[in-house]
Order: sequence, then C-alpha cells, then structure tokens
Amino acid sequence: MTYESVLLALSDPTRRKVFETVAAKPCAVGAIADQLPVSRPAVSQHLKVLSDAGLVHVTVQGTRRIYAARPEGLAELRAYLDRLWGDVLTEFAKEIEKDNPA
Amino acid sequence: MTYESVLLALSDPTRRKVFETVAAKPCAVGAIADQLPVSRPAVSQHLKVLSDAGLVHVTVQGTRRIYAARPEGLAELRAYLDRLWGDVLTEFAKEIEKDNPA
DNA sequence: GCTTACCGTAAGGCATGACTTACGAATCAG
DNA sequence: CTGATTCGTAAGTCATGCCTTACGGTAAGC
Repeated sequence: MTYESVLLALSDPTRRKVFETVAAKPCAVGAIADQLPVSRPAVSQHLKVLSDAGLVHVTVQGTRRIYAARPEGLAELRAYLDRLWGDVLTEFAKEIEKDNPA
Repeated sequence: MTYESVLLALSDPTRRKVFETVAAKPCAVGAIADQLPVSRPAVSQHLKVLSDAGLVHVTVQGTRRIYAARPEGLAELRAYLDRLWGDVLTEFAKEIEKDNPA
C-alpha cells in the first residue's frame, strides 16, 4: 500500500526472488517454491507480505492460486525514490557550486 | 554498493529518516540524533550501514563528521527498479491482451 | 464418496537486527 | 597540559523476522 511497506517487502532476498519470479510470469505457489531453496509455506508467507504491500494479486484457479505482479506497488516506490532523488541532486549541486565558486 | 544493500539500508524506518535528513542537508551525527528519538550511537550505526551501501559519504571537520547523501547509491536502486518495472509492465500488457483478444 | 493435489495458517525454533549504556580515541579551547 | 566536545566501537539486551513441521480446508479425479 505505502512505499514503506513496499521497501520492507523487497528488502528480503528470497522474498525479492519470489516477486521477480511472478514479475517474469504469473505463477502458482508450488511452482515458485520449486525454484527456490525454501519450503512452500515459506513462499506462502512471503506472498502474503507482498500482497499486503500491494505488489502482487491473486486469481483463484481451482485449487491453485496464480500470483501475478501488480504495477501499482512498484509505482509507489518509484515515486518515493524520485522525490528523494530530487533532494539529493539539489544538495549535490549546491556542494559542487560551493567548491567551484562563480 | 549493490542495489540489494541499498534496499536493505532503506528498509528500516529510522535509518531511512537518517538518510532523508542528510539528503535534505549535510549534517553532523549529533545534529541528526537530536531530531530523532534514538541515541547518538544508534545514528552512528545507521550511518555505517548507509555508508556501506554507498548512500552517504563523510567529510571530517575537526572533531565533527559531516555526512552527506551520495547520488550514486540511489541511482543503483533506481536502475534495478526500472528493470523490474519493465518486466512487470510487459506481463501486465500480456494479461490485458488475453482478456481483450484482438 | 474417497483419495489426491494444492494451499493457507498455527506453533515453535533460531538467527538477525536495532537499541541501549559504557568506554576509548581524536580534536579544539582555555 | 587539562578539560570539554564529538564521535566510533564493544558488549549486552530484547524484539522482530524467516524458516521449519504439522494441521485443516477446499477443489478436482476416479
């Protein structure tokens, strides 16, 4: 939902791998777990965190649940980074100007 | 250095606040701690993590150390996000096309 | 209906991480 | 040279997080 939850969700390596997997191609839980060195429940828990952060969404398909990436989640984080990027560049320019006075 | 360390560094709320503070204006350690509900050593430890991630750099000034934000650190993370953004949008487009066949 | 496949949740263990206080090093003021 | 300021690091505590196994619930196949 917020960029803070997105940041926290993507900070874990295996959870980030889970997201990258579904970002490349929508996938069922078991299929994701097969490609990772963790158990299926672990993947399920990671998917819950990603879902709460708004990074993925589910579509039920029989007993299987297909998870897919959601653009809005990443957009949230990108907006925050762009904001921060502006501040950093502004301060960086001031510093350069201080070293090279007109 | 890597986008992974940057992601991890910015995942903590107070550490993120520390970075936002120096991003707005270069600052000494004590001055940062005064604006936060944590002790000065805690800020020092956060600054070390931020420094290892390449997000800040130091300039010694007598006994004081002025920390400032470093654009390259954020650039690393932005590049990773843009890469991910491309994958997500591509998959998103496929999904739309599947629902609205030509 | 009964079995099988797929999945979420609960409970517990174990490592990691964030914070504190205490201490030591380095610099400036007097 | 002494005292004061500023800071980094060490040691220890305590919470949080990630993973595991165990269980229950739902849908498909025969």
